[in-house]
Amino acid sequence: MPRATAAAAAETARRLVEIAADLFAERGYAAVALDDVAAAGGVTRGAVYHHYGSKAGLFRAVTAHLQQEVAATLVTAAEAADGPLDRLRAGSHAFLDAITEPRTVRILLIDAPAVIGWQDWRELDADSSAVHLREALAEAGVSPALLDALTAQLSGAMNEAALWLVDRDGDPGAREAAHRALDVLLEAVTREPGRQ
Amino acid sequence: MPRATAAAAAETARRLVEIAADLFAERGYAAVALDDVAAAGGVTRGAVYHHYGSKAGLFRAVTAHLQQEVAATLVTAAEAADGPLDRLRAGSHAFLDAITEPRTVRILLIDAPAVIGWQDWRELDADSSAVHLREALAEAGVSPALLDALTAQLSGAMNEAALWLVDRDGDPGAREAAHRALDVLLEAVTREPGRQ
DNA sequence: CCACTATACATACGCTATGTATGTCAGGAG
DNA sequence: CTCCTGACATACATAGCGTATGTATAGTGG
Repeated sequence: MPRATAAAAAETARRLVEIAADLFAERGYAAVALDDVAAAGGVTRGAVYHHYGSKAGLFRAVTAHLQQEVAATLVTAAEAADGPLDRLRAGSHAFLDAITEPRTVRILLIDAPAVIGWQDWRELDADSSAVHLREALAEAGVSPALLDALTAQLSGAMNEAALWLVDRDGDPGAREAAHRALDVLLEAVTREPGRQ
Repeated sequence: MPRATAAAAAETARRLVEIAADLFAERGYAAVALDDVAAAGGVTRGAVYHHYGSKAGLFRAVTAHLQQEVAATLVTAAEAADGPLDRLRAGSHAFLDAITEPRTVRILLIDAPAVIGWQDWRELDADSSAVHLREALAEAGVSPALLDALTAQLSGAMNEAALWLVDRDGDPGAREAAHRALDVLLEAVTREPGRQ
């Protein structure tokens, strides 16, 4: 059945991303064949290549989609808090909770840097999540000289916390510990020597 | 030329790991064909499969090799310092410097989690580098409840710092900033509420 | 309303690279 | 000296990506 309406085409593209996200999360990027994605979507690989150009292109679309979901959650939580320090804390904890889904973690934190390259991944992350962390740190008074370095390191700490948590598979004690440990690191920021 | 002496065979295995490390670091895991590794080593793929069983097996050997190198540097530096806090700091900074080689970073921090799986990677890291961080944190007085979580998060912070640094490609100002930011986070540990 | 073009796929094909099965030759234990 | 096993080489099967090509319809200009 060739050529559907424009809306149907957009729906096909959207559906493929959704299906691909599930498969990539379950089996990992390398173990997923585009045939699987296409078949699950009721189309052939031709459709996938038409919409996304390559396997990596499809994965990139999945990555961007998930990043946006996480970022949206983060922003909502941060907006609810008031005061720079509280926004930093609320945003960080919300990020940790939002990204701690096995599906998201596997794709965003494990496969993405290898598949689309660390630099590109960093850029996507910087545009969606890390900007907010950077901004919150700046408003919390972190000195400009350390702003980028601290943003990167805290981002890395939270990402690793998410992986650590998923590995402990929903153990509530672990989640509690992760959040308290994160608080310890965030507390440090408020004591940074050069802060203003 | 079939069948060399046992020593020659061990040398072949060692050489393949060395060559593979270079190629994986340059092009990334996916873009390296075993034919390239074998050819550069003066053997055929048969030799690679004989010694390492699979492409992932070879990569795993490379990973373990590099981990050990980093760990050795780390331990040497930590032993030179005295006092728990100083050992923590010395070890952490040494780790950051040791792992900040483009070759090491690409393999250990970007490809390894995706190729050999995060759990296996974590285990390798825990056995080589993270143990020492955990031990140093414990001696620095971190409460047992937060020990594992803080180890993971600080480890993640340092890994991301390394990626961030390599991306800035040897900019001395960036290196300085990374180390100072790391000090800020390490300082936090000494103020952890439950510490003893 | 009608030709026409670009879109949204499907189909067919080539190529690369992994893994495996099989062959081969020499070192070393007995 | 013999035999077996280790250290490879060679040959083959197969999966999966990408690309080239085909095709029918949805939109669009006249």
